[in-house]
Amino acid sequence: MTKVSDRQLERYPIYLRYLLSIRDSGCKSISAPAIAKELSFSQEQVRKDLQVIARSSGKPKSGRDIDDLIEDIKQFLNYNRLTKAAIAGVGHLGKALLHYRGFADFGLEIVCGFDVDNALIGTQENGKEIYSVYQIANKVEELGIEIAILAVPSRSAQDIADRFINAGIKGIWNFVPIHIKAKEDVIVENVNLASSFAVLQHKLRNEEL
Amino acid sequence: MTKVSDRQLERYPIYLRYLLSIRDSGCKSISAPAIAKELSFSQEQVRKDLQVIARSSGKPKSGRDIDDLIEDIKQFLNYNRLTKAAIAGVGHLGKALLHYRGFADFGLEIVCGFDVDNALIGTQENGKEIYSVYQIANKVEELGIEIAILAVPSRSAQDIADRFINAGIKGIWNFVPIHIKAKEDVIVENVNLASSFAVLQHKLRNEEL
DNA sequence: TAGATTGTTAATCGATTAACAATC
DNA sequence: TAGATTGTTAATCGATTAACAATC
Repeated sequence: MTKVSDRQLERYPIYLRYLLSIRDSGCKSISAPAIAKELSFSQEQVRKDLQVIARSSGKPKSGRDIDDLIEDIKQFLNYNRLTKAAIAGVGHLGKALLHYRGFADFGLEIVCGFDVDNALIGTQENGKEIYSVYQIANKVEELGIEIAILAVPSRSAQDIADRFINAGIKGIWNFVPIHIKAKEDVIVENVNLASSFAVLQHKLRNEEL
Repeated sequence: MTKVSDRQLERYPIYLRYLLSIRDSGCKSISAPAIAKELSFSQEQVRKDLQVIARSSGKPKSGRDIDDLIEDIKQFLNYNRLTKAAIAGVGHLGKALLHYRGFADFGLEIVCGFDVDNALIGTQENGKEIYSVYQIANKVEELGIEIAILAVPSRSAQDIADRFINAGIKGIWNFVPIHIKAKEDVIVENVNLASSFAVLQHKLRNEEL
């Protein structure tokens, strides 16, 4: 299969979201240049991105079939398969993630939460049970959790990550601004607000020049 | 000044966080290869990144002074200057952002929130007043808000963004999975969970091959 | 001194952009 | 047919990696 870069991967959910919205408006087909214009990408990039994942080919003049495209992107992104995940750290961010409805769209099911706080353990958040971090090993196995979503304080992040790694987790979605060390067969993907903000701030300050 | 890519910019907060943690442990200086090993970057990349922002030069054998490096990165990232921001959309995510303590570290001050819900308007969250979205124009001016942090439902994201843009906002930090259209002098930086998850999921599924 | 690390220049790698013939 | 859009190949651009002399 053609290799797909991370940056390219990041664009597919954006295409998908846009295609779904125009399908709702009754559109049947769309061209790469039209998508490019709407999403502020280059038309060449859109063309190339879509070619990689599309099974049917586009038609000159009219473009591509929207239904086909949506199905192909979903297939490519594994949205049709359900992946089970757990939230570690039920603070403000953890709670927000436990309530986030968008996850269902991309085949991610949050099955439970973990915390160290006795006041939280045994309670539910959005219908999801909160367990003690000491139960991580048991619950990962019992519930078939594949992904750990880290939203704990920085100081305990590596420790909690290790518990999941030892429990046989496959991937860690890390919202903590710390570099998590893991065996190479455990995938770690970071969401770092400081990094994102650094880009925004830098552009803001340099535009002023 | 040397041009710095987005990817490179994203790494500086990671360096900074690590340097702060080892300074706490009493370290005085550190070498590029040591940082690289700890953060899983290549040593060449770390060396080059640090050269771009460092004012003093490193010393062969011992490396660079940690205090200097920390100060230089903070300076480069504008962490010493306070930037005022407001949260639009006080749902679960908006509340989490209103409570997030880390922002202060990078010079970001959340001054207030905006929502459409009358039950929220006039209340406070973490000591920050929640105003009606109809007050955006007034409050942006009155409070000197430079950045709008979008955490509203997708369907209203562009509308709310437009209100901030018309109010003269400089940047939008967009947590909504929608492409926001803005004048080119308004900087838009996206935090897209679906994109981040797509990368994780893809690596997860391809590792299994 | 010897060795680790620096700064800097060159080589490689990969992604994006441009070009263009093919086609509905 | 004419024109827009496709698929594909080549050119450009930029970032990362490698190489190496200088130096504490």
